[in-house]
Amino acid sequence: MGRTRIRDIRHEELINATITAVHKRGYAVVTMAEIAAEAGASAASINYYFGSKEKLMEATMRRLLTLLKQAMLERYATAKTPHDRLMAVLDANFSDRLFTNEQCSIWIQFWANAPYAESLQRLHRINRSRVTAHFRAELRALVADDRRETLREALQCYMDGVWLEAAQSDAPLDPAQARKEAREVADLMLKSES
Amino acid sequence: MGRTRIRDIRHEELINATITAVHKRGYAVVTMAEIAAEAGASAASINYYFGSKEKLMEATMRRLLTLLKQAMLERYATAKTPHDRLMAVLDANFSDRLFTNEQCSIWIQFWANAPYAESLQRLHRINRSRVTAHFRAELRALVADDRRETLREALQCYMDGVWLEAAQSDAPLDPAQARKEAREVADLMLKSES
DNA sequence: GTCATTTTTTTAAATGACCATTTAAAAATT
DNA sequence: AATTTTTAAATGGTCATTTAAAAAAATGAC
Repeated sequence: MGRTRIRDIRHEELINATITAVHKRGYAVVTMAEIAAEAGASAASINYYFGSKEKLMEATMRRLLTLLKQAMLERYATAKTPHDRLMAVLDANFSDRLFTNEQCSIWIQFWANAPYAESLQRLHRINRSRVTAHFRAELRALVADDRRETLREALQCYMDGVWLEAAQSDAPLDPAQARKEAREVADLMLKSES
Repeated sequence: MGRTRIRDIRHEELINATITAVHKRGYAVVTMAEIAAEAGASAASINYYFGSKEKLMEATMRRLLTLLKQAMLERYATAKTPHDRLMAVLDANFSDRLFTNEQCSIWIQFWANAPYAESLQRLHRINRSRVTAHFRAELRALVADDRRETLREALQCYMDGVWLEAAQSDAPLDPAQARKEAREVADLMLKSES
């Protein structure tokens, strides 16, 4: 038997509702009732499934991290060269699935609140370390030792900065365009090496 | 005569207290009472001087923008070449006065909440436009037309990303080091031009 | 300079909302 | 009948803002 399927369904529904509600109202002011309404449920049911508002937020952030990890692994599977794999990291960050107004918005808000919530901070650090490690690994074959860290940090901060800017825009984002620009930036930086 | 000096003094004290309190507790949860305590005053006096919590936050953000503007103008005064002026913009962003844990922290939080408060959004857009304009003006003499916008966006997003990362760190920041790295990144990008 | 008066500044306490979480019971499912 | 899921309503607390009064500072006539 499938075990309690209902539990998984509600988890998914409520996390999606959280993403939408936080995007609409802001992390600072969104209420349990608003999130519940977004999912067509009651505030009490959120506590039934997640225990507390904080745990719901943690689960939501974990979901976002999982999506990013998946997007990265998908693209890694087909990438052959270090250059391809570097681009895979960039493409993953700006994939159609992730680079949306809703997700950029909520991502920045979790980010801003990470220093004040142990659980969010932990997740944020894990994620950043993973991206850093990927960049370092691929740049090893592409860039001389003395420039590698400068280039890595530049690229990583650039990606973060693009998300930050995207979170401010209310016009729909264009992931394909973002990928193109990211590649241009990366190639611009790599070119000064060869 | 100096007009009501007391008013100016309290404004300054309360804005400084806001910066400290928001850094310590987080924009999402900081209370009027906490901010007041930080300034050795009462919550009621904040409303006496600012009218509301929202207006206090707006005034605080406006103060941060003024500091950035000043830092930029100071450095512009002595810069002679386009390259010097480009570096002046970078140095201003990472000046000793601005690139501190407290200010990076509060800056990111205002940023994250800008989409949900008309007044913050306005200020944020004005600031971003100003930085964009400066970058464009100086890059005109340094970079070919077809690459200029890519380079500008890369640099600007890089700066934002560095602030974002800095806001997560609890170790004291090193503005001099940040300036050095920013210059390296900028030169790396410019080098691929010549 | 001093003292009464007016104005400005300050805050303790009251007010009125709002909200996360719990509880207890109902509804749905097994 | 037993178990799981759902929610209306109760609970307990927090907080921004207002109010009313006190304290402090400024004013100005003597």
